[in-house]
Amino acid sequence: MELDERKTTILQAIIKNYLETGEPVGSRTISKYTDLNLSSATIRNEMADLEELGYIVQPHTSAGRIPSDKGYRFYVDTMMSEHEKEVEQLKDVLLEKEEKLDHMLKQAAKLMAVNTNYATMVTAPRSKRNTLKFLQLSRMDESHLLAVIVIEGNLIKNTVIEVTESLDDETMLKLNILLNTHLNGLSVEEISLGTIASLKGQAGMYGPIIAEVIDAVAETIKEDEDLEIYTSGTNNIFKYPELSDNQKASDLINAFEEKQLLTQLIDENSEEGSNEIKVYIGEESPIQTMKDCSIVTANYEFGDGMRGMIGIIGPKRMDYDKVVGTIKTIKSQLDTMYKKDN
Amino acid sequence: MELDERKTTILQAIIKNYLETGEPVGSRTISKYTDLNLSSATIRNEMADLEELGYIVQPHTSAGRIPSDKGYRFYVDTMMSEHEKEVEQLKDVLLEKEEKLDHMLKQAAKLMAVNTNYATMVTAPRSKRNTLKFLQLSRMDESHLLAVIVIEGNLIKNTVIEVTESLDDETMLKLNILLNTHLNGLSVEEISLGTIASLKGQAGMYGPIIAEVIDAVAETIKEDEDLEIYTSGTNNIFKYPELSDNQKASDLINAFEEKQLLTQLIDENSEEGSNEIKVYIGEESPIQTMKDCSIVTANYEFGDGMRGMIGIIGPKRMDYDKVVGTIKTIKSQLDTMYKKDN
DNA sequence: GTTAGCACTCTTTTGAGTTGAGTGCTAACA
DNA sequence: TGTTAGCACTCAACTCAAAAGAGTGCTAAC
Repeated sequence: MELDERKTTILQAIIKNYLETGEPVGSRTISKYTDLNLSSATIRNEMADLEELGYIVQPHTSAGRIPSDKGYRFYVDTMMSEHEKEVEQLKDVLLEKEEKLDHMLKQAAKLMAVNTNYATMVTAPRSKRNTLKFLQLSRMDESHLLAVIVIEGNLIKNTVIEVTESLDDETMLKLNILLNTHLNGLSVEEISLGTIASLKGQAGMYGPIIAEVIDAVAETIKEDEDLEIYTSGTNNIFKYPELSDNQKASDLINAFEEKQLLTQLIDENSEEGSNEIKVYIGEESPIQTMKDCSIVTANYEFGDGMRGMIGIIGPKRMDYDKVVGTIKTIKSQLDTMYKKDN
Repeated sequence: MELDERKTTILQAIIKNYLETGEPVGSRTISKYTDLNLSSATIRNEMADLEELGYIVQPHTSAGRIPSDKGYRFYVDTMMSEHEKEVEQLKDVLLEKEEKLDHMLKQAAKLMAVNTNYATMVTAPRSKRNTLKFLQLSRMDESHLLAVIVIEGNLIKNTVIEVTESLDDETMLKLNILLNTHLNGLSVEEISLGTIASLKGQAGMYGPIIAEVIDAVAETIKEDEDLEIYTSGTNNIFKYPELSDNQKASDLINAFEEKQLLTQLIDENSEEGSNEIKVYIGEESPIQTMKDCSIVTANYEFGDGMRGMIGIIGPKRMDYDKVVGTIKTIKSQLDTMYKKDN
């Protein structure tokens, strides 16, 4: 038995209706809802077939049908993309203000949440290859030096270093030249103990300062590696009764707060098939606590091999069209952003 | 009628019991619970008095009593401070690692959440008087300058500025001297249009760069003013049935995510009576959506007139002793932190 | 192939009855 | 005068059965 056109229409109608109401859909509803002009009895026959095929399930014998994961999957794969229209509005909002990256990503997460009424996440872009691009040591006041560390991809960090005595301009210059000539372009793996020892030797009495700077560099690069994640719309979870019973809601909120859990999603997503939009339905989700949810994710590129992820998490009956549209828009905005931002 | 000693004891017993169980407390329970050796009937009489005095209320005629806001208030004001013991453990954890400020505050919020099982918040320290302490312009690569801006209190921001042509070392030096001599120590209000015009004039063809730098300075100072807030333990809300019905939980989670709402708390708290620990019970809360909660807050000093806030939000029947103890500990840790951190 | 109709199933709602915790009040006691 | 025992009363919470309602599967007829 295969899915003929009529079955497809009915399946589509069931899913659409269920997306709207969240209630199991009965045969009579479909009989009136579609323009097939079939009686509820006929629909019942078809629904029995669809159930046998695994596209829909019955929560209990005398209830209507709801889509199974397979049903959603079919819907997502074949029936989507209608209303990419209202998404247009999003485009400008993000561009409106050239914010700091930090703010921009927060903004992106929020924008998606407001637009879709689901929970959303955005990870900061990060690069596989973290090398030192630029390093500057300056005198801030008598007893403090400021080390500015720029990582490939323009991630910038500052560290304040305490010194016991003030350094003169010439020393500062020498230290800067020393550091830059030896360290530029190196990744944390490439900065060997040998390099460090040699640098310290050349710095003479300023060896301890050099050591501190190098520590800071290592820490900065490492820090970049443990990921920043921005989330928004967490409390949208409460809008969907099937997610808002206490245990589930608590688990979900927890996953969003303990952002660590979300990294499973990122790992899953960062490697292959990198440029497409992925849809995880129910049990397909890499995150166990989200098996009652659907997750839509995409990667964005930020130039220089930097990439981040955006994702929307909602109930299985989420509005896939809209979510995919939103993700697409935000993705393309972020994709083009770095060109004007670096 | 006044609160005599016996009434106080009974009130204390009622509150203690209610804190533990979360259920209304009956006269028989108290009769057995305390060592007063009074029958439940006597207790009932006293409880009727306490209710008349407004310290306890009855959810409905045939239920036990629960503390009113006034009752909690009395409890907090008079009966607290017993077990500051177990709090000791916290002290070391924070000191364990000298993290970046950012990480440290996150850590502080989390620590409090884990320790108390309530929701917590920590704001980044900020200063009333935001003046420019140090400004450095450096050449990052051919087409990009890096401006490092240090605000009084060692808040550091970086901005990348795009330039069409590479600048030579001498120009860089001149610009740096120009900027520092004219801007150092000024607040954003003090940098007048006159100052800016004069600077631009002196910079000649590099006027546009100066303008961009000044913009960045203004933005940095302003950005410092819209506050960063770290939260943790949000999902602890679900542990307290009286807060975890859908509407309340949703509102609370929302308040924590839309950190903006929390600023009401900060405004309330930043001005006067600055150095004490404040306890808001129920309706006393400055945040409307938290009127079913209690909030405990304190300010911490970060040197240079910088100050931030820490707070714990939980059900009205929170363990006030423990919460106040935890807040005290974290506060004192943060108070002493800046000395070794700047 | 489609439909009407009916018996059947199962959830949800409703309401009555029961239980149990707790109170207020009164009368008696010390 | 303060304390207590006892009793009638209240009310939320629980249980249980009945009724309602939504929806199905199946059969027979069109």
